[in-house]
Amino acid sequence: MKESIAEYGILGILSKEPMTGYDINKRVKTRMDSFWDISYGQIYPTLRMLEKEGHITKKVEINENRPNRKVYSITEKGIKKLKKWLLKPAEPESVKIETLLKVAFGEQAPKNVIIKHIEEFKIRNSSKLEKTLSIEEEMKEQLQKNEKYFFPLLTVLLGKSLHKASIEWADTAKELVSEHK
Amino acid sequence: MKESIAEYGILGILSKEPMTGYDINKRVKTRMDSFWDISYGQIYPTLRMLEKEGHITKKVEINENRPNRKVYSITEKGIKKLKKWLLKPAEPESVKIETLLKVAFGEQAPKNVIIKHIEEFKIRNSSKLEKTLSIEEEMKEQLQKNEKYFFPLLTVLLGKSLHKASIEWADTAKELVSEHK
DNA sequence: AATGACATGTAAGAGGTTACATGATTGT
DNA sequence: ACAATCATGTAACCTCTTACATGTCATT
Repeated sequence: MKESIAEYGILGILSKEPMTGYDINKRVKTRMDSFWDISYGQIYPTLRMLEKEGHITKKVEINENRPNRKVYSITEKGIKKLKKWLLKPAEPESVKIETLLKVAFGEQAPKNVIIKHIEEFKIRNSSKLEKTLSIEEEMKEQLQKNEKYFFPLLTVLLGKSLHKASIEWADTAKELVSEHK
Repeated sequence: MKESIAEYGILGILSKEPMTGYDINKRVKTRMDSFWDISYGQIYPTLRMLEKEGHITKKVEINENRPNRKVYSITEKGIKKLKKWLLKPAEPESVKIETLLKVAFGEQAPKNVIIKHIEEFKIRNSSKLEKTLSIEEEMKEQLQKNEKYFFPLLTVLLGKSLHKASIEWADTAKELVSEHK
């Protein structure tokens, strides 16, 4: 492991507030769900490495009979690393939509199968949109008291638009396929 | 290597017409650019494997002084494999937008750096949109003569909407950041 | 009594990228 | 003269996912 997006994502999250690995996972799955993902298989090893390098520190809350809670905080050195990364141009977007691959080869399948794929795509996007909307509301409220929600809120706006666009496409596409032939 | 999306993407492309590995790469980079990507490092090994398994066959055009052109065609067995895959539910979408990760931590960077990221994001999406629009036109023309463009055209429609939504977001986000503080 | 949230972690392997090697032909 | 396109391919590497292991506490 050398330099992955995971490293900076975690560093950035910890720059907002100290957290456990478990919390980081939840945070990504809720607030960042539209544009990034991560798994424990990356989180725990990355935390260990960041700590070893002095970019974060941990405080252990001892628990009996269950895993100790390890709360990580970013250090000055970590902040520097994060800032340096922020100055570098972003990697190009990477998008993988298997649904579209199946739709592209749609003439090889019965119409109703393709429609099913489109419907499932719509369902996934609708549920993401719902979650995004509730996070947006929550953030807007928080923003009144705390400025730190300004940038995260911006990211939520794009997620919202992308999910909406996907849902609209699904409706049109479904109709077009139904009428086809 | 066992079962990757690459395998089925290649199989699907070859189900439309016989092609070389080089052509497959171009096809993906143009018509499928909004929702999938692939590299030669995947294409050539996958072609070899698909051939070994009898899902595709090749015809070699012998060239002197440069690599022989290997034109691959799908077999009956390959069509069967493709059709079986089409019946299975699609994997959930995977999206990675590093720009948004940087924006999310925007308070750690000067405003103009974040604006720069947003502008570059817009440029990438604008150039993708342009390409998508010209492919759309081309496909619409072809569709008059050949039905096989129907499904690919559907996929282009989503790409178009997603790029447009991204561009619009960039404009709004840029303004909001400019006004911020 | 069952489910879900809390909380840590690892090993193996799938999936994908990058850099390298090679070089003729075609277009500007 | 230079750049882009045509055309193949591999080895090393990196990133990330999945399945497994473990068990408590709070809620319904």
